[in-house]
Amino acid sequence: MTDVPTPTPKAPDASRRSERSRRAILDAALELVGESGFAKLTIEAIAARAGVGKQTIYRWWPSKAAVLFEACVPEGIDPASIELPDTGDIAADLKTVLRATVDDLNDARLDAPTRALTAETANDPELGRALTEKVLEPQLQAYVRRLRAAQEAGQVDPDTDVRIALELLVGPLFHRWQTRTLPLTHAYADTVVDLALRGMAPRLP
Amino acid sequence: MTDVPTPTPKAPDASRRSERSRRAILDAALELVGESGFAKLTIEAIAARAGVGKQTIYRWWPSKAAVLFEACVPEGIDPASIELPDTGDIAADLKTVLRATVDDLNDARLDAPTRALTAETANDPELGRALTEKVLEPQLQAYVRRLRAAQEAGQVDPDTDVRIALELLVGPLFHRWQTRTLPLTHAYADTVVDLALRGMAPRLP
DNA sequence: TTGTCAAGACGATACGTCTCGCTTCAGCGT
DNA sequence: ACGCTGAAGCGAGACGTATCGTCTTGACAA
Repeated sequence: MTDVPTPTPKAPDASRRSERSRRAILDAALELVGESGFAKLTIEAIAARAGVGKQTIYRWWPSKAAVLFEACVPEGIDPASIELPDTGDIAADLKTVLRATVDDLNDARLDAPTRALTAETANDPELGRALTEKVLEPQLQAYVRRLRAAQEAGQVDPDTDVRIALELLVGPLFHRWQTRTLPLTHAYADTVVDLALRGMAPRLP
Repeated sequence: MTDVPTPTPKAPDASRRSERSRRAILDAALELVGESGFAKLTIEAIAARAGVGKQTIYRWWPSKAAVLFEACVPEGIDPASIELPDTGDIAADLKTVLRATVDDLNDARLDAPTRALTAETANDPELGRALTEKVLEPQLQAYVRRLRAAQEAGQVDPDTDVRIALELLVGPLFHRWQTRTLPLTHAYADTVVDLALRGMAPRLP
């Protein structure tokens, strides 16, 4: 037996792929999900809007969620390049970041696709893993690094598990966004930071 | 014009409704979502499994999500009856409750329908509101009452916004469950309680 | 008599696959 | 250098299947 270069039966030649079609598909998907929501987002509609054959979509993406994922997440981002600000004041830095997160979550243009992708992870664990690995976890690791720095600066109790502490910060924001129970505001972000930071404050001697 | 009792064009006579069919439909929906997931859950499959005409489902429910919702949430629960334990030790009580929540979220039987309903709220805001109002908010209000009692007992800083403090408790659990980043354990619940409770501890002087 | 019920026919979509020519591009011989 | 040629992606859309939500029928119960 020879070591054929095609372990999988299907192996489209990526070098001959049309970048023009790829972009048209991604743009069409984003447009449609913004206009009519994820429910009205169909492969056929994307193909029609993009001026593209359906097969071109099925050839390169396993699902419409995967299309939307690629449309939302630019490929060339270096996970290690994500860095939280470090002015030396952990409270101020966290408020800056969480306020920006609040603004993103309130951005109408990002809302529909983000909600759609999040929802799809319930039915599509593979998508969930990709989303976590490529988007979520790199950001959480940036929190871990920033909190470690704060620990070394004596602003955070060295015994606290920063991986859990970070979830005290992002968990509440995510919860409000997901459940739409109460509005997401800068004031809310500030209060969350204050409460969480008091929880991991250095112990008194 | 007469004040007809039917503001909506469609007004099925609820008094003549078949309870037998209703139960069969709800049971079938729960069975199917457990067996094959929400993706394979179709109105036709529910009707077939329940031995019921499709029209009987369409007559009484607006969507399959509404069917699943009613199947999961028994009607006759009094929101005010939900009460957190109060042994006088707020830390112990919260750990008891959050550990139970962890167990619920890890329960395979509840996992599929709960994830499906949560996901559907992205496309169906009406369902989201119903879920929040009937299930989520009553539980959150129980947290509010328990935390208020802790404030009066001097175990929690009286200036803390307990509505936000509660989100420091449930937000992280919900976040881990939703993103599947790390396992949901009792130890995790305990650490979250400890951190959050330190954040709202009474000021020293 | 009236309205729900089970059963299923019906047209409308969207699915995912397949088949058409058309275009592009790498490899090759001349 | 030049052009032939086969392979692969491309736009377009036909095809059969599945599910949708509506509609019709006859049985049955209040």
